[in-house]
Amino acid sequence: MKALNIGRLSERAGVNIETIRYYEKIGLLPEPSRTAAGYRQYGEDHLRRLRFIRRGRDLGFSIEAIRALLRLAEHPEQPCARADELAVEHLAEVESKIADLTRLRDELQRLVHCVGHSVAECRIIDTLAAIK
Amino acid sequence: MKALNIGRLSERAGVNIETIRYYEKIGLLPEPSRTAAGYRQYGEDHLRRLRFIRRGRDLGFSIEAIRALLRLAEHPEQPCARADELAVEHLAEVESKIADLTRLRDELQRLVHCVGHSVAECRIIDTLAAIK
DNA sequence: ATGGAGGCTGTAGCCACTACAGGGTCAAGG
DNA sequence: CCTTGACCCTGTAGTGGCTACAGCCTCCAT
Repeated sequence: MKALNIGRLSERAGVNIETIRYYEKIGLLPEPSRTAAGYRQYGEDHLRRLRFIRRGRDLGFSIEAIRALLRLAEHPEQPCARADELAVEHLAEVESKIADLTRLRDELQRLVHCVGHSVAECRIIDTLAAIK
Repeated sequence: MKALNIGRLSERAGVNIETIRYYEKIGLLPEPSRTAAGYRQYGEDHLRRLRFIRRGRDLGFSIEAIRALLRLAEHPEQPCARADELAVEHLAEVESKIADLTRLRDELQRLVHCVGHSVAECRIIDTLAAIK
């Protein structure tokens, strides 16, 4: 079980090197030990934690939500109602974003494929200008 | 046709005062004339332009896309193919965002409503940890 | 004369990274 | 032993599109 340097960790977790250092700076990933030359040395626990973070981000959780979920994950004996709460909250946000974007898409679809030939009779410009 | 100060323009266009000054700084809204005391004085042309910008933002266009659309709107004799192109591009982005979020929503829906009682058996934490 | 609403500039903060600049370190090949 | 190139380090600044001050000045009604 040899230690991973940051490049190797980056590959194995699917997270950018710069992003790993950023997570360390904001206290999401604990500071690893260092070699004599100052290179970061990661273990399996770091890899697991970083993958947890990446999956959370893939699911669109904010950094702060992930921070809370990590705290929960560290206390397996506690009730998990809070995790459910965080997920439900996030789901609601995602659903509301979908609704917003769907309305947007409908408007854009009505707009697109302008039949005019010059800007003077362009439906898109017209809609934005809404001179009336 | 009296001049508008920034507060009045803000109300009439539905755009924040700070945002108006920001648009001026980035060159989206032209610098207005000033009173002796240095107060900004806007006219109808500013109001029209700012509303155009706001509608574009409401439709989710980026500042740069709006900059391009404004340039088009200023040249009504030119062909409007470029406006259509910008709208089609943007529509595609919106559609792809909807698709992403829909996948996300499905995943979250599967996740949510954790049946366990403690974190140790929590489906949410489990999925993120994905220890397998 | 005064008080409160509104205006001004300039800077810093938000989120979650990303992209350098300018250096140091390591391992393999010549 | 030396060089080359891949990798690592720190620190800072930039992204988009605002938003939020701090610390001033000005206008108008009472």
